[in-house]
Amino acid sequence: MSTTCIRPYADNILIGECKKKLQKAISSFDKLSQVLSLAANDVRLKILYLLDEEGELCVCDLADILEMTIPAVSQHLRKLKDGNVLQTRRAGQTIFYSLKAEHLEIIKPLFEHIAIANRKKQKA
Amino acid sequence: MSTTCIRPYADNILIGECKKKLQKAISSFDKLSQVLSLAANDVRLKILYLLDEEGELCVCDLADILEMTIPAVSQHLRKLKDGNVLQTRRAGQTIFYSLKAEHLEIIKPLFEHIAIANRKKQKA
DNA sequence: AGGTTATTTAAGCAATTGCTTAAATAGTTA
DNA sequence: TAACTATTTAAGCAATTGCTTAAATAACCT
Repeated sequence: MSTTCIRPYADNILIGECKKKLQKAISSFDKLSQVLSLAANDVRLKILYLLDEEGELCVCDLADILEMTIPAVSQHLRKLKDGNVLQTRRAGQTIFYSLKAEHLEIIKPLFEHIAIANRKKQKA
Repeated sequence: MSTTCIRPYADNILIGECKKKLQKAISSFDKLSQVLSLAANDVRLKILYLLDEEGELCVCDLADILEMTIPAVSQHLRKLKDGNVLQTRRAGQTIFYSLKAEHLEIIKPLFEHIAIANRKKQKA
């Protein structure tokens, strides 16, 4: 597919091995990039962080905290729920969102970066 | 901004504290979501993984491995370089890309998930 | 049942993404 | 200098994203 480069010394063995490595982990890449693309949004990252801190929150709370429209927040929550990152609990007419176990091993370590930065900030 | 919800018992103290927490870490969210949005793409995630494995690769190699057009790969590399995730080294007319230290503490742990999945696969 | 509240869903739209093809740079070699 | 190679850049376009507003669900209360 590379169209232009005609290197006489292209290391075909290396290229073959790299292809194999990718192939071997193909489902990991799928899963990772899917979860990361959910976390790779300022609003959603904040939502995840808040849920990690507080346990559970409803759309109303999040909309107030983030100073955003309820539908806007709701749509982010939907994506996170569809991606199996969040789960819901209904209590009367309010619906509480919380982190789901399924992808927690990917999500959790991200907050560590925030915690570290916070600690550094405290010192300074 | 929440427009509709008029909860009499909205926990304004909680909401205020959450706002503060976000404010405190605002630059962390910026940085994190920026780096994550670079990694949250199947192609770019593979590029990062390959560079972690191989040390450095040129556009040609990557295009061959990923079975993609050179300009397509080049544009991904540009984004990663602009985001300070990659650096370049010129050797004649070929340009080698490699991981840059700056955001490595965010990028590196991601590969651990792939390594773990690989190990599990091996066992099974 | 009828009104109120919490939330979701849908339609519309501007902005961004990621590819394609073609042209421009830049270094190498004869 | 001219031809060649490796790479980047640019223009164009379809697909996706994330918001807005308005309407639809769903549970509660009287």
